[in-house]
Amino acid sequence: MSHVRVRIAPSPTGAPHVGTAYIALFNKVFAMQNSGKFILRIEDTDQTRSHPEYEKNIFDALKWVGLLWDEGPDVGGDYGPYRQSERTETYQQHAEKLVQKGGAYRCFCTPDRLAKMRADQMARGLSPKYDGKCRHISENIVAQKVNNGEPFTVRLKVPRSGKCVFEDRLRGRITYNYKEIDDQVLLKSDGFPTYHLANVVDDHLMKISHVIRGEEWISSTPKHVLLYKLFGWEQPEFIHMPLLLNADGSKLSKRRNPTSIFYYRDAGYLPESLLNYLGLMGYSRPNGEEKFNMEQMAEDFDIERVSLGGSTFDLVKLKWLSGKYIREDLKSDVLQQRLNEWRLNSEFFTEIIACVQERMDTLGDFIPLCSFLWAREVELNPEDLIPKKKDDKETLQFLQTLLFAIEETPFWNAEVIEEKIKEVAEFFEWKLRQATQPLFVAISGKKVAPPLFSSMAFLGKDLSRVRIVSAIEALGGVSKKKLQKFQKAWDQR
RNA sequence: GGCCCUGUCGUCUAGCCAGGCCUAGGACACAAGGUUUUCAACCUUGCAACACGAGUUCAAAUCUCGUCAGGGUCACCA
Repeated sequence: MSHVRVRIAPSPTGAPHVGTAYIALFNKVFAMQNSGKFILRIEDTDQTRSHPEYEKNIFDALKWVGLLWDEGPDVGGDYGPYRQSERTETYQQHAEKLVQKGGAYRCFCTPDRLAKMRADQMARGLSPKYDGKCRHISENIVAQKVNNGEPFTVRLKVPRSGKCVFEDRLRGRITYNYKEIDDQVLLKSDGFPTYHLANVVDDHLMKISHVIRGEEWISSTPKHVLLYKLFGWEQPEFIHMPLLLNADGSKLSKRRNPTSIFYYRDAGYLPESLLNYLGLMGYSRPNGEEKFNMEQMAEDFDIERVSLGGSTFDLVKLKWLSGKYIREDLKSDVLQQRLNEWRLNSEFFTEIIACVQERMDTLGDFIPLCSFLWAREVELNPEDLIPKKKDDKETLQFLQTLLFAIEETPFWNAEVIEEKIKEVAEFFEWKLRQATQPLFVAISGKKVAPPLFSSMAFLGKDLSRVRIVSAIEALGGVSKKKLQKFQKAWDQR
């Protein structure tokens, strides 16, 4: 195998996901085993959702679990830039090339028309698909429209018949009929590429040899294969990993599970145990060992041993593994050091002490007052969550809406938290006091605690989110239908 | 709904490709016992699965087909 080059390509649009670390791990181990290179590429082509803060989070999260990359936006490499927003010209040139070759075409349809078309198709029981209106516009008209400054997208011209066949290393031959595949937008009207174009162009330019990614990409692989063909490029080997699942069997989601890597860091799981656990998902070492690090995994790694059913992400087993590492691998002085590095240090105490001081009578009050800040989880009494003159249903919606609100910003500090809570309180026409009560209890498990905003800031966004989710569960949880209803209400504020 | 992927204990998995060694092995969880000043840890034991139905074969968890079930995906998101 010559020059194995693999990559992970996360998009900086939210909290760094454990699924990213999972896929990164298998890529990394595959590279290690083949003395190849492991590349980090930032897919920030969605200008509305991407944020530099989230990019930094990806770096920090991957470093924390110990997944280091050979090439990337921060460390450089021979195939940069590694940030897609810095490569727009490349994509535009390639899109143009494709148009000239007849493999793609400019589309002038407005989002409005597309939405109507889709709604119409749905109403008639058809699956939504671009109708090909702009597929055959004459060159003159296209030139005219472009000259007039009409916004356009570039769409992939998918053959109307024939089959697309590709090999997946783990699943064998997969076949799709071209007629089932939509004329995907490759270049958006803002000039940025969609995933499909950017991904194929970059993988080729960066000489990626193996595409190891999640199973959810299988259905868009035909589009990628078509692109390789149209460009006349050799395609990489495709390896689709099984998905990480919620307990109900659906794709791992933050509504049902803590999915942010930072949650695991802040809740005090050992990074080596998280990485090890991820290695257990869909994989087993030939010797059956369950406790191993990346180097050991790479020693006898065999991609063919990956099992194909999705794996339920089981916090209970992860907790056991973390405990195993703490007990077996850390001498007490090292453990003390690890606790220090975590959040049991004077820097953090300094932040907190001023907040707690007013509530202390004796020094012995300090730890009991703020122990929740160093706890993986807190116990709470569901009744304490409900403010006076409100009921459980209102509280439920309030907490859920707050969850939506905090997702709207990539930042997390006392000011932002206060702002968001006030925003939601106003929306519900609740007094601030009523709004903070359920949060106090959700966050601390108690009615008496240091100031809420600082506490939440200190806890971190991910731990705070999970505690609010737990509080919602304690109140009976929210159905998918209700969730959508709540989201809609909030969005229309 | 169309298309695609998948289907071994509650959960993660071994075994499947090269059918017999499988009255299906390990781990988590759970239960019982042991050890221990308590708890945890640790040790021992137990509980528990080849989705279903046909076919091929002397023999099928393993090969073939069908059924069912679950998931993924159908955006100017990745």
